[in-house]
Amino acid sequence: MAEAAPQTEGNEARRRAMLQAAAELISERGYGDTRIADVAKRAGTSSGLVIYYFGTRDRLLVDALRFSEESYYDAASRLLDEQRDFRRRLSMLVEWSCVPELPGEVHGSWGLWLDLWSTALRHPEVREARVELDSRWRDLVERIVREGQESGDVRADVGTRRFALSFTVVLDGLSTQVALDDPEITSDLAHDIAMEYAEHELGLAKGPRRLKPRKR
Amino acid sequence: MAEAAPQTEGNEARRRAMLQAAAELISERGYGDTRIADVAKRAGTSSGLVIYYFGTRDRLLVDALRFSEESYYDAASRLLDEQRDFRRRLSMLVEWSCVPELPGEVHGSWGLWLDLWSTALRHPEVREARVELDSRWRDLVERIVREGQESGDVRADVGTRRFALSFTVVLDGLSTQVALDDPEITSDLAHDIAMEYAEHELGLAKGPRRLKPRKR
DNA sequence: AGCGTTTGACTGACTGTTCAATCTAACGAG
DNA sequence: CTCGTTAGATTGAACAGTCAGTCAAACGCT
Repeated sequence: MAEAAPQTEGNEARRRAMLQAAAELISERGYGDTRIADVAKRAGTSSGLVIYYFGTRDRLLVDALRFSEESYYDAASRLLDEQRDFRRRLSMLVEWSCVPELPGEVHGSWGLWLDLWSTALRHPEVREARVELDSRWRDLVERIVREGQESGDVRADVGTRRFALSFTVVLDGLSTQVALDDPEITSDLAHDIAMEYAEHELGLAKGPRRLKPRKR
Repeated sequence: MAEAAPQTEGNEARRRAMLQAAAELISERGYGDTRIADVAKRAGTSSGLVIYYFGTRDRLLVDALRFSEESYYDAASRLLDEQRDFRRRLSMLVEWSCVPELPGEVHGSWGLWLDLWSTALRHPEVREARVELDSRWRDLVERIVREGQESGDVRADVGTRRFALSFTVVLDGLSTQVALDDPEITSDLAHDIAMEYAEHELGLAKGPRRLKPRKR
């Protein structure tokens, strides 16, 4: 079997190109319908080389899922740091869940989540990666809330972890519906539901539903 | 191509057997990894006949998903009718979402939902079926709430549709985590989150978290 | 030369679908 | 009642396409 291999620096770029290509293809066609040859073509190499790098199709795809989600959190984390206003921060979290496309992130990471979930159901490797990724996502939310408490925006008696858990769950549910383009759960409604939930749970003063005017 | 075919009554039994087998296999192995030959073997027929009945693998699997979800709602609807107490009814809804296995339902319909979602992302047929199924599920929840208003358990000013939408979204998110066996979102926690949400939104008197003692 | 990297042709296994042949049961004419 | 006819149901094998993974040869650094 082809042993996973290279460590030089030029190779790292090629590796990333393959992961990027794989992530894109998974989100376009789904995990099961992503072929090695397609990944190779989009990354501008040969399928033999893809196997040379990753050893097996499953490992390639699993790594691609991880790569994509990681770049998502990195981008999210960076953008949050640029904004100190608590309400605005909260709105950002909601926005990302209910309207796709985060700058710097892999294109169309929406389908990726749903695919990640159904794949995790059967692949232990993916299951563990998902748990880890989700925990990191919750940490991020928790951190924001805790900083909200420090700045006095959030009631001090809120259990931050518990809130992070339930809030991310709500966001999961909403984003699923939005991703599946459900006719009843529009992007706007999803935003409202999430913000109302947070306002109630955190004891926030009720504010405008959206900071920027609705796109129409 | 093989045109979908038979109309006699004895055939209906065989048809159901194939759908049942397919649904089981999808939930075990996933949509993409379910082979016609396997479905045929489990249903006790030949793969040729499966194609004879459904014309194509995709149609078979799509029909199987629909079949499974329909039997789920039928069972749910029946069980709800046997129970008139509002709080108990609510608890049943939550229980079904956070702990699998509904009597009379296809085994392990959990994986099916996640697979349904990721498949719906790419297959228009499945997407429409999902929308329809979800709408039916929300109708069920809405009906329960409206009856709760009539019996005086639920505040009269609650928007029933809006609640049905947001509540089912919460249940979706919770059931996803439970299905994926997330270490932080235990079945008990999921139950608490859902009930608290409902209590607040519906203006219910706070009650015991669970009616039956926790399984340990 | 020597090494890691890269290629792309190739293989071997798998699987959806087709198809000709067989079986079953209902039916109607004699 | 019986037997040939027929239409639908069922089978099993063959077909044709697809793809993950292998391999021997070529490449291009150092």
